[in-house]
Amino acid sequence: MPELPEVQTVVSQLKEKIVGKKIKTVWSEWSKAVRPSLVAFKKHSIGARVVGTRRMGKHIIIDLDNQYSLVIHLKMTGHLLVKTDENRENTSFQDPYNQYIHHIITFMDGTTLEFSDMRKFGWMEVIPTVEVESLASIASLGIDALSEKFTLKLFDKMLEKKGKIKIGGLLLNQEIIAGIGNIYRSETLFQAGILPERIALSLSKNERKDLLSSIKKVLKEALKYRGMSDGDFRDTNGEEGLFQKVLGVYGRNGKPCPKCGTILRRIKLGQRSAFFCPLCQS
DNA sequence: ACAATATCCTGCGAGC
DNA sequence: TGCTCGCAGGATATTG
Repeated sequence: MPELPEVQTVVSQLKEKIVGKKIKTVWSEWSKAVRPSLVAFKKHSIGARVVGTRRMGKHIIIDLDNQYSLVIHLKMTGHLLVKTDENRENTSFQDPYNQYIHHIITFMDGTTLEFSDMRKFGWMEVIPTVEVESLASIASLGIDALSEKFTLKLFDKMLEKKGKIKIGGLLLNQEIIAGIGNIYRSETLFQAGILPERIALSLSKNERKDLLSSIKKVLKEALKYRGMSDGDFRDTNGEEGLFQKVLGVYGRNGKPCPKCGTILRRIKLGQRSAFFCPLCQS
């Protein structure tokens, strides 16, 4: 499930691999996920050159030299593979999770950007670059979890305004903090020693401070590992991230806490699972 | 106005 | 063996 570290990994790799390349063709077998339509997508992207890549929340933005941008959301099982004449036969691309290719953008030099997405929740959209920030799902984004402007003061302000809900729910809300998903909400709360069911407003000054620094720390650490690939995520080389090797609690219910050995537990928060240590977190 | 739930998808593992 | 069922989840739409 691509969250901030996974999406940032993809954006950084794309910057290295496709900037400067000119789009030759666009193919899709699942045009439902292509916005506003496959025809419009082709019209505004074919012939244009990639000038940059960036991340907004969990969105990937690929800026073109024709005043248009491609906006891609990987949702849960989406990932982008960049295949060149040199690496096309690499075994990593043979991974079963890399076989759900629904869209392919081909560049003039033969390089392909392939969008694999088992569950088909992901989408891609072409939009004038000046309108990217007004795209509904981007316009509504809260502060980026790794933004330098995300300070304790701002965190306090958020909690005052939106803090009536459980902290586990608040962390998932992209309109409040952008970039955290189900994995990192459990991990950051574990790092900070806070139970996911705590009402956000009830967090003490110290807990707020601990949670904020845990968010930054865990996300940056995950980024070093190219994200986490418990199931489906793959980077643009088709390779797994490695963060699951250092995970604390996510997906480990019934197993011992890495800090104290207590059996980790799982609860439903909304529709989603949240994992925690009943002893380390309070 | 806010918060909780249903929806989109597919593959996988559990249970019968 | 082969079926059904529940589960996984990001963000939007809908309901409460």
